[in-house]
Amino acid sequence: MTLNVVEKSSGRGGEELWSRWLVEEDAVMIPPKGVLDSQGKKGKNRFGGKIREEEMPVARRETCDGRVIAHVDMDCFYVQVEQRKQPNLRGLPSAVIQYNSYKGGALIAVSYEARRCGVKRSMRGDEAKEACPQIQLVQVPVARGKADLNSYRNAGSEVVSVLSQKGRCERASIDEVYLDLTHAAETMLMETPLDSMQDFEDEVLKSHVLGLEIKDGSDAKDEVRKWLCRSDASYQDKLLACGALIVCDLRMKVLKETEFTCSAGIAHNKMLAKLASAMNKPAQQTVVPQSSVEGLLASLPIKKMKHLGGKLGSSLQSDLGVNTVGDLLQFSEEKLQQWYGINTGTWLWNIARGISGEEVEGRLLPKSHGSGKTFPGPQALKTVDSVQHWLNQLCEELNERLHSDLDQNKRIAQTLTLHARAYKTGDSDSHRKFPSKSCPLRYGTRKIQEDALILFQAGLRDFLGFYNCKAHGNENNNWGVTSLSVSASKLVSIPSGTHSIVKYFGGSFPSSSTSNQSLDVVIDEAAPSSPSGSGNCSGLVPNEFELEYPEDTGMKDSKACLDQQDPLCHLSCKADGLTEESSLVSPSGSEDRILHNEPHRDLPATDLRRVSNISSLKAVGKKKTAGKKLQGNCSIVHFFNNYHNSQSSLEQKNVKISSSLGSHSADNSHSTCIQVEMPAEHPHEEFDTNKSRCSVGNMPQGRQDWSYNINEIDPSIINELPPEIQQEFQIWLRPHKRPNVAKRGSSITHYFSPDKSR
DNA sequence: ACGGTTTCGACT
DNA sequence: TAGTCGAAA
Repeated sequence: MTLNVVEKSSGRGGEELWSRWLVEEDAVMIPPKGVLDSQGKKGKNRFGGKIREEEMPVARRETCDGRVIAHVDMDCFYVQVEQRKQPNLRGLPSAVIQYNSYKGGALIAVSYEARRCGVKRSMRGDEAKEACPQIQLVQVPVARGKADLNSYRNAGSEVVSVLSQKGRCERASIDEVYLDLTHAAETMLMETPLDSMQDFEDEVLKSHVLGLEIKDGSDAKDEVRKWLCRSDASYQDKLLACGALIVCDLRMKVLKETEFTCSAGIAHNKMLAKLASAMNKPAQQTVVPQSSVEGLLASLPIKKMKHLGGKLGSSLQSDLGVNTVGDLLQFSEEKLQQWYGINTGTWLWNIARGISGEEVEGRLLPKSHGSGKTFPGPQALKTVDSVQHWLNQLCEELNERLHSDLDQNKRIAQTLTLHARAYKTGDSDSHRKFPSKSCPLRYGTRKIQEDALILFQAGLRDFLGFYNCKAHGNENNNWGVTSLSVSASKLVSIPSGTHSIVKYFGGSFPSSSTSNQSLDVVIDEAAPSSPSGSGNCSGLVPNEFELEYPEDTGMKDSKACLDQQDPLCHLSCKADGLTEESSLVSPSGSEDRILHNEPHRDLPATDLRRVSNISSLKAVGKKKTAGKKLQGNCSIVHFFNNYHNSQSSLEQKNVKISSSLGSHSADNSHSTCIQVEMPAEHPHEEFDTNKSRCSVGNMPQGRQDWSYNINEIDPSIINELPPEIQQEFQIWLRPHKRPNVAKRGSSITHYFSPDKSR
């Protein structure tokens, strides 16, 4: 049995044009056996990092289990999204490009028709035209001067919502998901044994079954039919056959509901499923019976394996002469460990045998949001003003996405991170990387923008080094920024019972797109002044502190930080902020210091005064509440109406509101209605009701309930909220503080012991 | 001048 | 633990 997968997939493994910037000459140089470093124990992990062996748990090998895993991969997804928008493009050679200024723009997705006439990812628009004059080039949507991928994200969500109906579903990227169909397949097998099945959907019969020989003259569909209902098949094969039926069904459903085609792989683990989904495209599916695994891997180029497309794969080739996955079989596990460390060594040993215990995570939503742009070559940004301009654009987009996430998924992000790339001319250490910086994320466009700029300036200072940071002003001729990005991470679901928090963050859940404005307004009311320029490190100082700054320092001042402040102002201040913040939520200890107004060594005098002002948190909360408009809208009824109306949330894991409260009358819709004020006097009542309603038993997977989430909420986020909401959070926090919830398994457990990790 | 994202492991 | 970096997709 010779599998021609190698030829088929050798063109290019993945589907989209996410090109890899692999730096071959930097390939990791691994000490050969016996030439370990002085400590005699260092190797590289599978991602090229160093490992500390004494900390590594012993990896456990999984034999092939009976799981049924599918990988679903959208076909040239961006092209399909554009074709759905413009159906006249269907069937034509086409591609999606962005920025047509330089050599006709970069191709980011290519239709299969265009691929047939030689158009490849990595081409520019001009080359594509050359290779295929009839090609239709569609521009990626642009917003705020940068590519806007929202239509693709949304389309991806549509697909996920279809695919997540038959089993555990993991959104692996914008256009790929993994499914664990084990249960569905077992059920199907029990209820409708395949050997009793006569009429298979025509589409299923188009499946490719690796290792299934199609003799000359015989009909492939016939062979597939026979394979599917073969009564002497192993139980595992029968499960895979059921998996094939289910996946086919799902793919047809995706097509019907979204008009998108996709390809899929069905196998016993993620690694094989992913491999298989790329083998027959577009719009086809491939099954990998266990019996075909050895043959498949024997001839599979090592670089085709997930995680081996980069430096590690190169190192395998150059150091061990391993060109196919099968070539790895000749090395003992120990040998591989000597070269690459315990983790990676064992991992390699396993994949050579088609073994991978990686779980399908039940996760339908992304873990972070980012917005970025590159400024290649002559476009490099040379002034702080231009950086600020672009940062503002990026932050606007980020804010918008954060807002939709809050709207649709009830999540808030806790960390803002800025990444940049820059070059420096002249200086010796001009290779230094621009450091990334992060800080607690404050909601509101302006705040995000201000904080991002501060982070940039902190990074720039580090990047330039302290001598150079002087004497530049806005103009400079020694640095240029070639890429900027801002991202928001540490997304947590907000507790379903903290309705006023929901109101605080947007107050308009039923409508999603129009509420940005109100969000900013509300938040600006709550914290009108920006502390950023005063060395205060916005986002790091509790709300109460900020409220006492009457002047709006604004962006100009924060820019000044670069010139005038202690280079470490931001970071040292950050530490202070965190100290204060954690003291606010800690039941005792450091809180006492504040209560007794003990001098704080690092805060300037003005801040000391504020520290004393906060000495009674509860009282402050009450006082502030008095002047706020927010208050009248804080209503359980209101919240649940809204919440109930917006239950389209994709995340299955989220708490569902049970009918008992969710069914409150749905008459009143918006802010004009005066609702029952949140009973701050009886906060525990609310807490208790929620607790009973949102018990773990309501969770499909029984582990992510709100109390878990609330423990993950960064205290500094809470300090950003208006006092009455802070109060609510405190109430929620206390009874829920519980010692660290069981930690997730270590990486190795995660990869190799599916049975242990959950 | 192979863009824009996202995730993950390791180091510190 | 959190922030930062780099690999990989």
